[in-house]
Amino acid sequence: MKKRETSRVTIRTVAADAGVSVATASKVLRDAYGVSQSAKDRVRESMRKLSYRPHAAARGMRGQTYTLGVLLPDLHNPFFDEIMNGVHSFLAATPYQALLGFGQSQIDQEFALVHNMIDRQMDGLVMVAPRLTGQQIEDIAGQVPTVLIGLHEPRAINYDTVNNDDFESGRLAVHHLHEGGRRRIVFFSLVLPPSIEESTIVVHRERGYRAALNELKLGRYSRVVLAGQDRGSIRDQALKLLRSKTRPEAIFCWTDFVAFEVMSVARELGLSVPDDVAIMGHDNTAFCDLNIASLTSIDQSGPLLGEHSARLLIERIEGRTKAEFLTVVPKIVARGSTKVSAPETVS
Amino acid sequence: MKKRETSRVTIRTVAADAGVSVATASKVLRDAYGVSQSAKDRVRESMRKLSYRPHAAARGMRGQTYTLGVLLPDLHNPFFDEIMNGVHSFLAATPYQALLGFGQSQIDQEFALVHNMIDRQMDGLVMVAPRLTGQQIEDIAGQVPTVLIGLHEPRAINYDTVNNDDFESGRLAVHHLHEGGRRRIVFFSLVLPPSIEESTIVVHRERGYRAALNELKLGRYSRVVLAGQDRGSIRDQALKLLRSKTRPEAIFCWTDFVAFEVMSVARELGLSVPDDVAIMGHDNTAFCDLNIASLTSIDQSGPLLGEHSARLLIERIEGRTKAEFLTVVPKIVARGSTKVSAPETVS
DNA sequence: CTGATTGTGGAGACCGTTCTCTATACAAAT
DNA sequence: ATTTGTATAGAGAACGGTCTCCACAATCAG
Repeated sequence: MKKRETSRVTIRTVAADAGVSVATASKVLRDAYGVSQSAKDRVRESMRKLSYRPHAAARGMRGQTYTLGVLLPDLHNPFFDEIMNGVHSFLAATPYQALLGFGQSQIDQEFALVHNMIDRQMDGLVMVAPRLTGQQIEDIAGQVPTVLIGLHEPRAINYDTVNNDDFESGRLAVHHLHEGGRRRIVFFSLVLPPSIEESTIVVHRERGYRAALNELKLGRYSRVVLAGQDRGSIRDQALKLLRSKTRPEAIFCWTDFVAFEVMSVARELGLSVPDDVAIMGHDNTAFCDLNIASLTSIDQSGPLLGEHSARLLIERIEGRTKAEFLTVVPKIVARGSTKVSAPETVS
Repeated sequence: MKKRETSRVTIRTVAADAGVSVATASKVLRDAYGVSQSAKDRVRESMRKLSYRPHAAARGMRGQTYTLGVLLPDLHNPFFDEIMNGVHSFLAATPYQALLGFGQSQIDQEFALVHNMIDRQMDGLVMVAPRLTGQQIEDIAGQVPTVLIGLHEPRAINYDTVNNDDFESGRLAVHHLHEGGRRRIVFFSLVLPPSIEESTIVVHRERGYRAALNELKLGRYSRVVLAGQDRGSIRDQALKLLRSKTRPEAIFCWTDFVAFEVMSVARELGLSVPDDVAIMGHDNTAFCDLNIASLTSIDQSGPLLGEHSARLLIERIEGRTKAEFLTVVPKIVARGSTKVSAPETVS
């Protein structure tokens, strides 16, 4: 390792300059109790003058690091951008900073990453749609304050969850499509390891989907298609589905980027969207609104999810132990991809 | 802060268990010189048995943290996903881990974030297309090993750069469009603070664009449009451009997501892409290949940029001081958005 | 006037590592 | 037998903070 030392400004330098003890300087730094206003002012002034920056690793040895870890599955679903905007905007008013890691949707990578965050003494963790099992998460939450986004675990005891009402999302989608006169509505879902299936957002959406079909006495039409996250597998399933004899009238995709792929496959097959097949996504990410896509989607307010989770995490770091489970309400944003053609005027 | 101590397994625990000194255990941990094979084996075994995890903050007090910081402008340009894939794949074979931060394309936020990374004793920094000035970057690079992606600073002395040949990108775009018979080709660029303009990728692309037009004796057609990163400003400029009397025959956008927006505006105006106006992007991100977009783009191989930067950074951490400047070669990926219609057969 | 309380400040142990330096054991060279 | 060299092991001082405790002065209650 290269040498680049120029005698760091430490808390001792500051204390000496302000004419107080190291302990007092530390108190000022942490906004702790037991310092007079005048001492506080002097120390603050010295810190500014010397452009002192606290050494995070040293703080981490005894106290907090004021760093939060955020675990994201990947960087290509634009919905995570929205969640992070919420997280950042909440943290702006706090002394905490977020650092992110990507688990590539793989259990082992997520596990390694989370443990690295713990090793780095992060004060708390936000995990977005992790693949880890409930047990693994409980273990982690036992070591560090934890909040989950996008995993339904209403029996969690050591961590909080923040979720969209995914059951309702499923219902909304079916009702919206049915209002347009469609009945053969497919749910295009995601394959997941069985270990976590029960808690995932997609399974909840599927339940809402099925429930709504039953409400409408359309249960016999229910059909769920499974694909991975990779383009190849999405395309394969979409092709199979759209070429089948019982081609659906509508496809509700678990997330927007899948919907875009399905829409593309439909076009390749010469089908018209929405006339031959209506398509819906979920998350209402930025691309939906583009004219070239015009994708009907369900908005689950990513920024809100982000803000809530940041808030809950900090509450937990500051001592709350009772688990909280927050839910936000989804709403339909209708666009061209599910529009009903104007009734043909017979001339 | 909540209490959740269960007497951590420290290097002392390990040393005691293996029957060696703390110093020896530390040597084993760092793969340092001066330990016999048998001692090494015993310590390793104890670490495994006790599932010991080194305390990163404590390591950071004296040695390395084996953590690298990556500064990204934002989370919504999918190109960054590709860069990070490269970074991750290179780091997988090393003891280093990457943590990310987002600067929201704002100088002050980037500055704060970078300093937080330094405070957290990150061993090195990768900055992707930062807004910081050359001077600020030199300062940072003086404190911590640094590699830049997407900023052309061939006179840097304290840091390395990894870049696409953006001049060549500009040339490629113009030549591709001209081969399709287009002459009024606009470059749709990004407004930037003047402080860094000189070094940015967009300015280099613009130079290539101008050079190619001159090579083709089309210099008089050169026209550059500037917009921000937000949808509103992109739409405004696109509308103005596409409604103008001298509507261009082709628009080369500095990055793909801008091209999608421009394409959408064109469609809204009832224009056909590519017949009325051809559109090109840059970065060849995943969406380009979708049928609904079919966007011609320029591939600059994000994973390669990521791998190179990770490699250079580690070399630097391990002692290299001479700056290196790497360049990758861009290539056109032609799709529907710039296709030339088949010559009409006169019947 | 005395004892209790409150507000302020500082001494010094401690956190879990790394790293320098010294000590020891043994082999090889003289 | 003595010296020199080499490989291994460990002692102990950092690193830059936090935090517990204690001391002291000023104020308050009785």
